[in-house]
Amino acid sequence: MPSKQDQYFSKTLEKGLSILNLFGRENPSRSLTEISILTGINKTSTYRLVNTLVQLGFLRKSITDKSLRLGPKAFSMGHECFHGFDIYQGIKPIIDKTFFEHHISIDSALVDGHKLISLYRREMPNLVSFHLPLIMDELYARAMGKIVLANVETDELEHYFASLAPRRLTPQTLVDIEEIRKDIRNTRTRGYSINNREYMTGVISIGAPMMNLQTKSVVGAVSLDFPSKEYSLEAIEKQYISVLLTLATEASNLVTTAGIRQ
Amino acid sequence: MPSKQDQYFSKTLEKGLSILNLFGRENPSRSLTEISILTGINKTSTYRLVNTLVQLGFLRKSITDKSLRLGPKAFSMGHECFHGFDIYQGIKPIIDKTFFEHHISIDSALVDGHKLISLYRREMPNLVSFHLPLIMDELYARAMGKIVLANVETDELEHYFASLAPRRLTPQTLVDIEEIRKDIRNTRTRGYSINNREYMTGVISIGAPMMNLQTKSVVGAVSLDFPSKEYSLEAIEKQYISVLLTLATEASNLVTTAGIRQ
DNA sequence: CCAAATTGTTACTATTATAGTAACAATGAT
DNA sequence: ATCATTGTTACTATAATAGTAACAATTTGG
Repeated sequence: MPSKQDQYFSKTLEKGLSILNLFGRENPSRSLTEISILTGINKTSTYRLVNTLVQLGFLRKSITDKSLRLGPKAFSMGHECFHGFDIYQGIKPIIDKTFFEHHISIDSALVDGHKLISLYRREMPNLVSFHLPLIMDELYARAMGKIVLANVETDELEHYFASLAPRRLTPQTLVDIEEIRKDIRNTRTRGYSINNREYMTGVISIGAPMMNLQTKSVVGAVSLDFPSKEYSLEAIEKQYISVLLTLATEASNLVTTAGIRQ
Repeated sequence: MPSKQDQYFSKTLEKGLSILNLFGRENPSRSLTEISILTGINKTSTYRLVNTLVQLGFLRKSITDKSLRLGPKAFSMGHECFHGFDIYQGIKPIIDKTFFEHHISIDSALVDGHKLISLYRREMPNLVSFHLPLIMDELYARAMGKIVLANVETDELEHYFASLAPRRLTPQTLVDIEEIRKDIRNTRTRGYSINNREYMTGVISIGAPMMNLQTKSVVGAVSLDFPSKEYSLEAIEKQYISVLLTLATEASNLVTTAGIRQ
């Protein structure tokens, strides 16, 4: 947790970016007061920052109702930030290779606080194509989330459980905190995680961590996803654990070299 | 050109974003002094802003050589800014429809200064699949670029020519400034642009503008791309101009409603 | 259609954050 | 080992921002 109070931290920039961060696929349009309330920035400052973003082309303002939307600059910067992210570029060939070799659906994500940011994904046509959100909250219900939780520090994990309110996403989802704790413990000793239709009906996944091997910390995860109609968990564990672990090792090397830290 | 000197403009935010903008696919890594020089911000301020971006996760700093790269936060914000851009979401169905109706390759882009930002693209398998850059410089050699140039203000066009150094991309590329000027004039009277294998060997394109019909300004362009082996320019002009112009009209309506301005 | 409520914009300072200089530390090159 | 370069910290004048409050423009509800 970095101290953000020092002299060499720009609060203005932080506020400006927090405003830009309010926009996305789910929230394409917002009003000034809405932004002011959500960010906790007073109205005049919000006005100044929004005005700046509008002038720079990151936002645009409707002439009729003054509502704000993303501008062309945000679009191009967004594209650059996405495709210029070296981990994304690095994981692509690794996942593609495994995908073409084994013909299985593969997913990858990076840790960001108590969330996972979806990195790169390849899907087989046999899998129910589920439109995954970019940022995933339900760590407890997903293979990638579980293996991350199994590898974080104890107090970090407690901190996670403290604010956890599990939702039942499928009949198999674990919603009892004690059950989740037990599953995380098992996951830790097992070395890989199992999601047996707990996130989506009909999908079984196994996950392994992307570790920074220098700092010995989890920075993300990879998972293999299977349709439960075609694969049993036993068959998956028999056949694909080595594939998963090899993939995780390659991914770990990548993030270690790149110096991604929690 | 908005006055950026007023009280309701945050210079700090502008600087911070200009730093983030220095990173992308072409420039994944930069040093502090490099950033300071490129942005024209003095070293201490650069340090403060970079430090802020690092603490927020938009950049990350190599422990060994202190070089800076995009961080996970930039990646996720990038994704949101890209997919949350309503013009992108809006142009998709328009282009898809034309694509499925006529079975031709279609491209679209937005103007950003003297560059085009690639918006959305559909490609037929018969076209040499060329990996287009997101941001296109060579306006003079592409159908979308030409039609944009043909529609900008005179002094804006002069400003463009002033800093133009055309590169010969194919044997057909126009590299003589006077020839390019003439072509732009012809394009203006014609109403659509023609790129006859000037950007890529074997590809003929025609382009039409995306106009903000309220402000009467170009905000982007659409193009249809054909393999020259299968289509002659004459055949294209006979058969596809109406398709192109219909598409351009729909796209213009979209950006006008959305209020995209130059 | 008007009054009330909400939302956006501007004016005006006190305060504080930032710019800039300069010195210093750390790293890399010769 | 010395010099050059790059990154970091200290310090303060100045300029930029936060915040209050008033006002204007919309929107909403009766």
